[in-house]
Amino acid sequence: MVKLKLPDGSERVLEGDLTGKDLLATLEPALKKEVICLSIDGELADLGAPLPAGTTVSLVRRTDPAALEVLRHSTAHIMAQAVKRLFPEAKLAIGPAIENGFYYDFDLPRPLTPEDLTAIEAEMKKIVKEDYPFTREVLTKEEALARLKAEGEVYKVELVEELEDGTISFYQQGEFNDLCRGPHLPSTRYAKAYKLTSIAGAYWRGDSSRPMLQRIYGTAFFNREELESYFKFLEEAKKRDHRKLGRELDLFSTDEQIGAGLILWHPKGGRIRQVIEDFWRDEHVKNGYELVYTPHLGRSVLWETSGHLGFYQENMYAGMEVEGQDYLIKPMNCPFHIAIYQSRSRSYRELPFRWAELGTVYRYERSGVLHGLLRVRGFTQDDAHIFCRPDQMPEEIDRVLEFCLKMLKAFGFKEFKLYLATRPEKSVGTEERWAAATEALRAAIEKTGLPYEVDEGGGAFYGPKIDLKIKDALGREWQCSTIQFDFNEPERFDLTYKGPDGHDHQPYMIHRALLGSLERFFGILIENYEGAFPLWLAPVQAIVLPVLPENLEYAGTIYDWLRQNGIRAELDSRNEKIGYRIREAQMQKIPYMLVVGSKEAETGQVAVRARREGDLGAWSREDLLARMQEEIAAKR
RNA sequence: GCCAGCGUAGCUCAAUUGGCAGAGCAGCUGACUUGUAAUCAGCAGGUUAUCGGUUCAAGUCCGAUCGCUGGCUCCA
Repeated sequence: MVKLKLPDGSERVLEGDLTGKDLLATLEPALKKEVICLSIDGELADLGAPLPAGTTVSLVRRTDPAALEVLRHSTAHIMAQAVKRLFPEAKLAIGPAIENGFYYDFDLPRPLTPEDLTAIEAEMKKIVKEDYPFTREVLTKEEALARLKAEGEVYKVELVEELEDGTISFYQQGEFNDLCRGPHLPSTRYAKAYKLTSIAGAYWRGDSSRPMLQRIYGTAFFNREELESYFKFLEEAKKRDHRKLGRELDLFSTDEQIGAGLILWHPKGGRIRQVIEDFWRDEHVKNGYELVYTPHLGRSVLWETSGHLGFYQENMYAGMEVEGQDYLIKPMNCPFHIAIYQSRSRSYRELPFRWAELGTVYRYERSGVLHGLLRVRGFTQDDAHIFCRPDQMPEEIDRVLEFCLKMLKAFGFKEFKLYLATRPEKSVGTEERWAAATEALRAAIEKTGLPYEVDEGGGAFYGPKIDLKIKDALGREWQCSTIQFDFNEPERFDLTYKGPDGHDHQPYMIHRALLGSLERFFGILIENYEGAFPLWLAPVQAIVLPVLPENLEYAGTIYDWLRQNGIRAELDSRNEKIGYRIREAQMQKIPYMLVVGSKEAETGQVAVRARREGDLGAWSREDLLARMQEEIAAKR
């Protein structure tokens, strides 16, 4: 007896020795067409799978996310079959479904070219048309190894050697056979909309000491429309690329002579940064932080004490010698904040300390990982360290998390996802401290009511942490904020405070960054807003456009008046047609264009054109200023 | 760092098989006197990323360096 759960919530009981195919036969045709595979007691299985008695079976339809994964995984197999046809000597590695598609890694006799992708796609089309069913067979470990060794599939052999006997399945479609857990599509015909997207190198098992394989990426959907809208999404993302917008809007640049991953903030980018920094400082002071400033270098003995020379050295720049002493450029701010703590003895009455700094750090990132503003070698963290007593710790965590959300919301982010990372195997700190800190983090997260995941063992060796991800206008996730406990440095620096009992106690130390780094956050903001910053952030908030040179004098009074009222205004007095100057201002994404001609000069008004709404007609300057100030205050 | 690709004027891109480095936009000069997304004309702009090599001849072929792009965890 098998229980079948239908999508509408109803259940049917089926008798006898059944497979998925028998079950399918009992369904109405419209539903039957939708089914891709099955879920037997929550485990995905092929449509042809036998149904053990006493199980509950549900249908996985095209619209289910699991179905898309199956489709992509099967498409990866179809691609591998095509590659094998074109390169019989190809060795197979792995080929899973991933977030936006799939890949398959191959060991090939020569590097692939983009033309090869076209040829592989053409071969895939044939395979789909030939409509091979995917059939499953289960082999013993011995049989599996014998088969793969005979085929020379060295990577698959390695995979099988790590598997347990009795769990080893192979899938066959046409002449192609591959080790695979499954499940798969009923047949190759189901793969209707796919595209190979790129070729990349990838180490076998991600290990740089192992062979470099060739990875082919692709994506697949159940229909053409979805495939096309995915490529539209990619185009949309390309339009928002902060590297492109950064150049077009004159926000930032890099320079070969200066070096990779080192950012030059141009005046317009600088204005935005200043607004962000001013807001950040004000909010920190309001929220009980004090601002500190620390140097860019410190003696190597500092980094020995902190432990960075042990666990972080590969990310630090080589030191320099000054008067016989070794100095290193800071990759983190924490040892300096600790030094402030240690500048005198501390009492339990003084705690907590919340010390914040926009601290510029330098980290050696491998050249291949650098990316615009998002991954750089020199950046400014919006860093802070909290030193507190154990009894204060839960409240401090609450406050940080609440503050963090408030800060991110001010920049227009509305969707958040939290990740709680717990104790890894190799770690320092007492069991009690880990448990108390992890509990405080969990409790703070739960108070927010936001969705979260627990990353078991994903914490740093020195403490548990919360990572917070934001969703941007395109639905992409970015990680900015992090809240981390540190049990390592208080120990290494022997941080203490005098307790009410007259004894020394170790404070809790919490690292936290809300925006992450100003560079990275700026990059995310550019992409989120597509360069069209809300008024409070816009580098140029208003541009005054005299219609004729004879209107220049009046335009100048408007311009001065705006600046005196704290508006970042510019005056475009160039001898160009008004349409031309409006076009330029529009392309520079300036929120307000103020057209002033003889009519306005007579009435003392301005003709307002808003970036998004267009021509708003004549406004008195007071009304305009009120509108702008309201918009700035609301951070819209 | 490794794999693959790329680097021509400020930007976007041309330049037959190796055979005189070009266009549009931006810039500058001048004319036009302009009312809500591009007025017209002229001028200037380059050691083809850098260094070396092959060749009668290199933007093009070879090597090195620098920089840029995509990828290198997501378990058959």
